[in-house]
Amino acid sequence: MTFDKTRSAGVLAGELARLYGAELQARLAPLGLQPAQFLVLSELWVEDGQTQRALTGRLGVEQATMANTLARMERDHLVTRAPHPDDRRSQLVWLTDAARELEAAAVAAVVDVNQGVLEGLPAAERELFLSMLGRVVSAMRDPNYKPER
Amino acid sequence: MTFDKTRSAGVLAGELARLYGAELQARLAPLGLQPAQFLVLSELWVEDGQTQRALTGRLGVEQATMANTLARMERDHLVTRAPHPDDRRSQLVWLTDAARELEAAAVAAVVDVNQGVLEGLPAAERELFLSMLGRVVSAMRDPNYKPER
DNA sequence: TGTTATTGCATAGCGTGCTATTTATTGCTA
DNA sequence: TAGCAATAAATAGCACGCTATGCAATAACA
Repeated sequence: MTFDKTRSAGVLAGELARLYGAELQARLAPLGLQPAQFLVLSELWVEDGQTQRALTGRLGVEQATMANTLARMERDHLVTRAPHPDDRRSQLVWLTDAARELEAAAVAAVVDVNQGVLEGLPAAERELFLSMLGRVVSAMRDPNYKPER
Repeated sequence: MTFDKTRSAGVLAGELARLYGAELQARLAPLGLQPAQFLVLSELWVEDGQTQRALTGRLGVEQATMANTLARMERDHLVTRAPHPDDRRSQLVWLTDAARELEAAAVAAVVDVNQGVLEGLPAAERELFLSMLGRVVSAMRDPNYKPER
């Protein structure tokens, strides 16, 4: 029984995620954004004034992760949090003007980095690659996914 | 200009890496191993008594990352560090007996998890998927890789 | 209505990646 | 050989993922 990390989908995905993250960080840094902050913003640009709970669900991270990310975003003046009108447990997350103004530049940078990733493949294979990634991820997300013991 | 995270190779790779990591952690926990520790062990099982520098190079992480991982592994009695005979700056990392005994079970678990990942694809596509991941990663690692501005 | 369960969020603590800095040793070279 | 550069490793500090806990507010139910 051997283990070859160059033929491990998990290890390779981890590598890719690290390389992507580094590239993204480099491209977002001039805008004062971190990668995880961009993802939150990408939801708020679509709909502002969401609860932390909603953002947690949309991005598929744990509640504590989102709480920490939002705390950093508040620290960095990207969002503000205001009390929920109907539920005093909850708060609504609102974009600052600064964050609203970053949309075009940030999206352009991230789209660019993603195109860069696909340049490692011939154009004819790129759609298939995205489709495979998507299928593997949804299979693993599926509650029927058996952690094959 | 829009951003669709379900069609982003980087985001999808990150998702896959997270799901893989969670699965791996669950399967390695009974053995008392963390995912990153497994990767270090997988090098030491091939050749024991390596320098930290060598391990850093083989796994492609930064020196500080390896130093911290090795510190946790020493804490967990997986490795010991002994002075390098010819260079007092350096130390050699040796497996403990406990770590040596974990090889078969750990490799079996990790191979299993990796097979599980590929089960999200029809058998005929699995090789292609691994090949694509490998090509994308090596393209990004390539020093000629242009951070496409 | 009063008790209990659920929900929304914050906090603590950890693993693993990163950069930047510091310390010690080794090696080169003027 | 004295001094400077390069190398090995540790450490500090951060981002961002996780689990586990705790607290306050709301909802449900007996």
